[in-house]
Amino acid sequence: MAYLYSMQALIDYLNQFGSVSKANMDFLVRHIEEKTLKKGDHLIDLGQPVNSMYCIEEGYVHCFALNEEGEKLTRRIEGPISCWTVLESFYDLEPSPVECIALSPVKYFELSRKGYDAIKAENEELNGLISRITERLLSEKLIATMKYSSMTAEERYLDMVENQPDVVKIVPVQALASFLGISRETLHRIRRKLVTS
Amino acid sequence: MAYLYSMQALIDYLNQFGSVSKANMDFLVRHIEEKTLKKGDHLIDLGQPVNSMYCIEEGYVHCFALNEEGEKLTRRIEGPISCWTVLESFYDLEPSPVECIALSPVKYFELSRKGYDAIKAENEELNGLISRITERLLSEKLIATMKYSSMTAEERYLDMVENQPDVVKIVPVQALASFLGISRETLHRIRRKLVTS
DNA sequence: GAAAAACTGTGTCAAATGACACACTAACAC
DNA sequence: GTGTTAGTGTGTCATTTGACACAGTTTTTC
Repeated sequence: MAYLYSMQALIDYLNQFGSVSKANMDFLVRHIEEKTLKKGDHLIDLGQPVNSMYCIEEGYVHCFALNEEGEKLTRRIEGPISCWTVLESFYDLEPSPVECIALSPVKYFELSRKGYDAIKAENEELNGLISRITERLLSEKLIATMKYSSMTAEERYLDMVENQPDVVKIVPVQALASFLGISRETLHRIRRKLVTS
Repeated sequence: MAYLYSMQALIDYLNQFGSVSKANMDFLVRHIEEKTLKKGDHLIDLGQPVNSMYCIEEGYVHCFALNEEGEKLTRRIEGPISCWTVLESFYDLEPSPVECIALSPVKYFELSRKGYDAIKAENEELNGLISRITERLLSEKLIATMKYSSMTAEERYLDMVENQPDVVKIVPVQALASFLGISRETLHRIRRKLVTS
């Protein structure tokens, strides 16, 4: 069984977390769907339960909540290549507190909860792989989030320019400012200062 | 085999995450040590690798990094009853970026990395229990951290008054302010405003 | 391609914050 | 106890930030 080129990229990504037999990888991959979004398409709707995990292959999605005034509060910006979901909805079966919309054309992989459960139940090797992936992704995300929360907005912006330059280029200034926890005017001041210095 | 009363509390806590056989729980408990700290004692030293997980039974510990000026930047305040460790050090075997000191007399449980590995390797039921605990604690902490990072300092303070009143009472104002990401003067202004309103 | 909508750049101003200063109190060591 | 150190309450002031306003630009829609 040969894979599409793109599926092979996903397999390489998953193998980082510990290799598994070809048969097990085939079993896993059979539960994953490859899908696309056009710019502006909704990946996750507000208030709907999130029953899948995602892995973006190309493009970016913008996840945000809405405050009382209807302004978008950016919660996350996801791009290639990492696995993620809306934790509080996926784990606790609650309605999603956020809406996720494609900022550009997007290619992504989707693993439904049913597939996720089937893989974990299939055998020990797959269950171990899924556990390792979950633990690693959760701990990395937690470390990154805690690190970010102890930085100023300017430091966080510089970190993004350094480590995620594509995100800074593609994401609207308003969404980026909201992600950094500051107003768009303040982000503008930071950028102006950096340009002139 | 009967347990000390305090050990029984830990077992009850662990059983929340899915029950296991008596034999397995005995095996697990044999790897856990109960220890104490006096006020001011160091639980974790700056720059040392963290090779244990902890579960505070009584009292509070203050975990902080130091900035260039030598000021304490509070990273976490841990009290009863939850399991935790310094993730970035425990998982990646790196020197601890934080120092942890008892704010009061403390009783706690300690599970060394050796014990942790032995429990995971012992059998399927114990491995599954540890995985479930790890995933749940990581995801809850991540959800809480992300929720906190989208709140103002005042909202975070009110949340603590509501949900962790003991922490607010016991922890020095400076440490609390640092934990909330504001100066002690600003925390004082918030408190003054709340008292008079 | 014209109109509408969304987004961006920038100035002004009021509010919030941090830095500093200093008096006061509590905790600790001897 | 007494002196020393760490921590707290509070006022002043300069800086930073967010809110608002509005003109210019880009993107979308029909």
